[in-house]
Amino acid sequence: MKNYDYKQIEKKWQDKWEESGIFHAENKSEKPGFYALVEFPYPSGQGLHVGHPRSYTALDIISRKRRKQGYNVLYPMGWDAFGLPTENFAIKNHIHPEIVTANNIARFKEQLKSLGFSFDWSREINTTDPEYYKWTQWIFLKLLEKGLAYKKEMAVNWCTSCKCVLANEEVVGGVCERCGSEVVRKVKSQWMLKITEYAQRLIDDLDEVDYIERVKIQQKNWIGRSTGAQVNFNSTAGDIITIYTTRPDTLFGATYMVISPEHPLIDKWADKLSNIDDIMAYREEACRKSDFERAEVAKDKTGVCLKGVEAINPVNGKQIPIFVSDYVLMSYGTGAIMAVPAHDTRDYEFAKTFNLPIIEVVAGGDIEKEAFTDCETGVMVNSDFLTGLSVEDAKVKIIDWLKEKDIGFEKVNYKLRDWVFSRQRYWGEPIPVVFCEKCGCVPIPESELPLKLPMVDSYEPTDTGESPLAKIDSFVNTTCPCCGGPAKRETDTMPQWAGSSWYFLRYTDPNNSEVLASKEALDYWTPVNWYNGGMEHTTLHLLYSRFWHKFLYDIGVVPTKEPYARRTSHGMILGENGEKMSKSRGNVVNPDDVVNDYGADTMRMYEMFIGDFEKSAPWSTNSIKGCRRFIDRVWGLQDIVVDGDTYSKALEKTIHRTIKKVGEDIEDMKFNTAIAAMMALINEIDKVKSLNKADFKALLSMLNPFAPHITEELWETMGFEGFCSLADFPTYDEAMCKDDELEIPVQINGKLRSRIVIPNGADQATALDIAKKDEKIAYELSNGTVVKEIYIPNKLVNIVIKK
RNA sequence: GCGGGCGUGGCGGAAUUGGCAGACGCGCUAGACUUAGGAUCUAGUGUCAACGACGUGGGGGUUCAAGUCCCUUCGCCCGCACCA
Repeated sequence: MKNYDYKQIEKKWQDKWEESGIFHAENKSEKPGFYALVEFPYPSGQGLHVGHPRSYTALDIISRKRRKQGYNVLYPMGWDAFGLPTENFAIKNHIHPEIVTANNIARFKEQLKSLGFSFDWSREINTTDPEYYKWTQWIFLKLLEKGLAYKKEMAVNWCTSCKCVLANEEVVGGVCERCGSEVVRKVKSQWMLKITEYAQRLIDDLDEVDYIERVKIQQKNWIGRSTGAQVNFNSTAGDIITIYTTRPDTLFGATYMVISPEHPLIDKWADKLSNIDDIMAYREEACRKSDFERAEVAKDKTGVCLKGVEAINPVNGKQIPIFVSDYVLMSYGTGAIMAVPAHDTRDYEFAKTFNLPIIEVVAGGDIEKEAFTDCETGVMVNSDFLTGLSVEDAKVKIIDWLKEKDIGFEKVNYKLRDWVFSRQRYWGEPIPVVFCEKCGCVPIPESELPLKLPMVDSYEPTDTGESPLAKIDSFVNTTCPCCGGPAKRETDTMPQWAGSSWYFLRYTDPNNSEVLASKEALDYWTPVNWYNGGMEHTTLHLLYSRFWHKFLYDIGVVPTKEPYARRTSHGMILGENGEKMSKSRGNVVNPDDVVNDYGADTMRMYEMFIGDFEKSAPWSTNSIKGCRRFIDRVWGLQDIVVDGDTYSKALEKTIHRTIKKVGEDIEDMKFNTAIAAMMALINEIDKVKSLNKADFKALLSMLNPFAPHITEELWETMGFEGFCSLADFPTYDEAMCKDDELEIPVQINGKLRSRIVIPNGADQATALDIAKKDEKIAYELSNGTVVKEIYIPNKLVNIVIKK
């Protein structure tokens, strides 16, 4: 036996796979297609994280198994390469982001290749490649054409020190993530995408896809659908105030009203309000606060009562005061609420603070102590024609009443907001529109795509918060495609989420220059059969890409409503100390070191053996050794192999059972128990000390998806034909998975007293007969009378006796 | 506060979904081979007052039978955060 020289072996097979192109997917094939997808990485300067291979190995195992089962498999890889870290690195080190990106990609690619993934590298894509982002821009133009992209003045996070717009994720604890300075709100004109238009379909179509439940739940919560009513309140000023409520049944309990500080009626009523200065001061204070601060001071309710205008409750004509308070948001509902302190916790707190009346309209709680918000058990009181009804019935009746009087109607609201699509940054896709003095905002013609990022030396953020592109005159100044007159280009770029919202479509036809992917390719490959990724992308990437896909479906570009048929999620790999891996904690494990010290096969085995795939798990250097020992033992088996075309008698049952277990566990992503089963098989082989070629062949083939290099090498050594990677996944015979005889426990009164051997499938009479002949059981039975006899076929016998 | 999840040996984790708790691996103990062992092999390894009893965060319940179902309670992790 040669030494197990994993470095030489792994390099050898990686080269062979590349030369032979056996992992290339065919766009036309007699075989059924299978499209496996993992989230493509952001090629950061740190290189690959040990977390990346967890997901990649899992779907590599599934892809490799599918190939062995006769599928034409597409398992692609690419680079989500636009983004801030690269840009910041470029600024700091005076290297162009394009070069930084190219370097990072080269490193990532080398690392991924060293792990032996069966990616189809011929379909590699890169979101920063103009031939790729041409189509990202094209999709934007289509969204614009259909009215789903629009510009809006809105408040953004502004770092006073960096003089730069920050994404919400970059604001930590109310201050700038990078410099720690104060972050304020600043109103800027931003591109928005109308994802809200798709809110209902994004909920409904979850029924059609196979996503793990927590992903569905998280998406639904994020979209946040609620059913209620929109109601018009008259005011003493004569203006209508429109409110949204999920509890129209409590209308009789509305004792005051609250509008958001930004509400336009305040400006309209300025003359009528005697305390307008106080109100304006309150508004200014609220505007100055970041979202974070507004949420932070949630405990203490603040506000100002409007002096001079009151609202009129439509159900009883009572005049009620109007307050302005920052707990009402302009961005949700109508920016105004009716306050029912008896039945809403926030209103209750506010009413207590400002000493406002609290009227109970749903009986069942104790409103002296707290708001009663239960909708299930309460009965309506103090509510005229609603009194006596259940909450549910009252809702129906009041909505009918509102409709009849033409002052309100049933209304559905969503928490989901439109997607802020502008970034004032250099390293992103330029938004392909120009602004003409005559024609206004004009999209550039499709024939001019891609609109390339200009190559420049300086891309530092500007003092004004405009995109770095704004400083580049040669880029900004252009002519209007409409009238030919002078025009200025949009200088904002797209967010990183843009390129990743449709990348899976491009893999099906990555070099197409006519369309984003051909109809044939999309028909054959989409939807993605199996998509695995992180939970952290559930509400951003996953939702955004579903939205884009639905839009592309609507305009006839893609053939399916949903992009991904199945979505699974992996847990995080933590540092050895159980904390999240990070440089500052000093617990980062470099995958290169692991591959170097133990080999790619061991690394892959360990990442799959580490624990439940869906849960997070701490890294353990000691446990890696266990996987390496397993690999070494597999290597050692070549010495004891003897000829034999069928499974050896001593092992055949274990082999059938292991094939079954491994195959099923892969489908359920229970990789840890699949590996445990193969370890158990090896323990068995060691025990019987014999192995023939057929046994070994089956073991190698089922182990191949996990540890592809060593299995290819042994496959060749043993003289088996072709690539192990393409050899059939072994099949099992259900009948051979069963034993002729089984040992089952016998309990007396639920306590284990003995074990007996019964024929497989024995009936109750047989099993009990054997049990009663057992010495220990016979002794127990002699001490009492039998009350009940239970036999679970092939599982256990339990005899209940009375002493 | 709301939503989701978790709690099993010294550690990572198994348990056919109500049927022998602790598979598999790590670690540990003893032995073998060794100049050597952080290599390899063999045996052992939940706890205890040990032919038995106890044991899946705590308490209660349903059942012939509970890690698994129900009630209650404690603790931890993740996401969202005044969404009317």
